[in-house]
Amino acid sequence: MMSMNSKQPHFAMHPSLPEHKYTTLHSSSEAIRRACLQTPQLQSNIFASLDETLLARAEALAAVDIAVSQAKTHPFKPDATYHTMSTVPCSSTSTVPLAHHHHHHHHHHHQNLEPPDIMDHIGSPSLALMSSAHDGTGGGGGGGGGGGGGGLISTSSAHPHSHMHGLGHLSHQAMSMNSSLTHHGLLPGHHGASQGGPGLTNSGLPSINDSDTDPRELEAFAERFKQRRIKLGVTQADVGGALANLKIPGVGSLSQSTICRFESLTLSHNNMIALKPILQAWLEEAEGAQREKMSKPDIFNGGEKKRKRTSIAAPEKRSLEAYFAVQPRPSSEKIAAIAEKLDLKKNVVRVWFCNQRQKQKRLKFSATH
DNA sequence: ATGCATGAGTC
DNA sequence: ACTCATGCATA
Repeated sequence: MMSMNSKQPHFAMHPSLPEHKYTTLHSSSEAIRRACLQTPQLQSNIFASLDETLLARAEALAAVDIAVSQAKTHPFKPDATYHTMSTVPCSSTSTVPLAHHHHHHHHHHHQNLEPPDIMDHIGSPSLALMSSAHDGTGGGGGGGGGGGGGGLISTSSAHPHSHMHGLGHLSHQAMSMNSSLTHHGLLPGHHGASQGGPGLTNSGLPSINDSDTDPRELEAFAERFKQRRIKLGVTQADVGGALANLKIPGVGSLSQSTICRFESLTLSHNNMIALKPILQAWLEEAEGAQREKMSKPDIFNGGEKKRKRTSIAAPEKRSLEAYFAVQPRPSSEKIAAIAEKLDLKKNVVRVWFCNQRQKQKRLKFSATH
């Protein structure tokens, strides 16, 4: 059995990505990232000895790209502030449908090794020695100067966002990442996978058998789900909203994003497992309803949503990627320093790193398959 | 389809 | 302050 990666671009509605210009660097940094991923041990080593080398290289790559991109465009500030909307009629209360079982999962907070000065070098073009003289423009996105604030911190949630999610927070990190092991080094033909966490020996909830945790099963289901959903003529957003109509205890609505991520398997393994039964229930319900009549009470939202999304400019993003390559978990101080160099808000940088880490963890089944 | 963000629950 | 599940806004 090989890995069947059947991804059908059903929704190919992306006009033209303006980021195409930076594609070059993208691949480079991604390569670095992957390398780090596959060899976590190596990371420690490079810190101990040649962190500077790697950083220099990463930065050099970034520098090259920056030179190119900056020559073209870069008129604005990378920092877009935002306001928060007004009232959001969030109607959904929930309690987790899938039990949070708790085990003694000892975490591994063991990375407090901070390389002396990551950013120290990054800010300066001291790495021009690597290639020819390509520094010039920008050396590191750190060019921008100004403004910002840098000071304001975060702790405060300036966003009165009453955001109750429809679905309770499923299993949370209760099962931590033992899931990755579940399908990591196991035999290709071995499904059952002993589930340490995701298996959830649910104390009260139904379903969830070993087979449900099988990545292949999930992948197959996601595929079927999408297919049948389309057949029903329902959009991802519709599904999300309709979920609330199922009246499943603790299950409210979900967003288009989540449905999309489920279908494209870009959720964590645990998340996939948690959502599967719910979506499966909806699918059956929807098909049954259509068969007889199709009188689906639509869920409408008349709403007011007005939140601005921060957009980190390409140069800054590249620098962040360079930092991430050497130290995916910078200390608070490091983050603050990076934020200042890039003229971004500390919180923005912190969140960026968090999201980056999450991305890495997302199991794209294609990777483990 | 994805990037940036919030928040609950933990450590 | 981090992880994880999710979401709004947007390319």
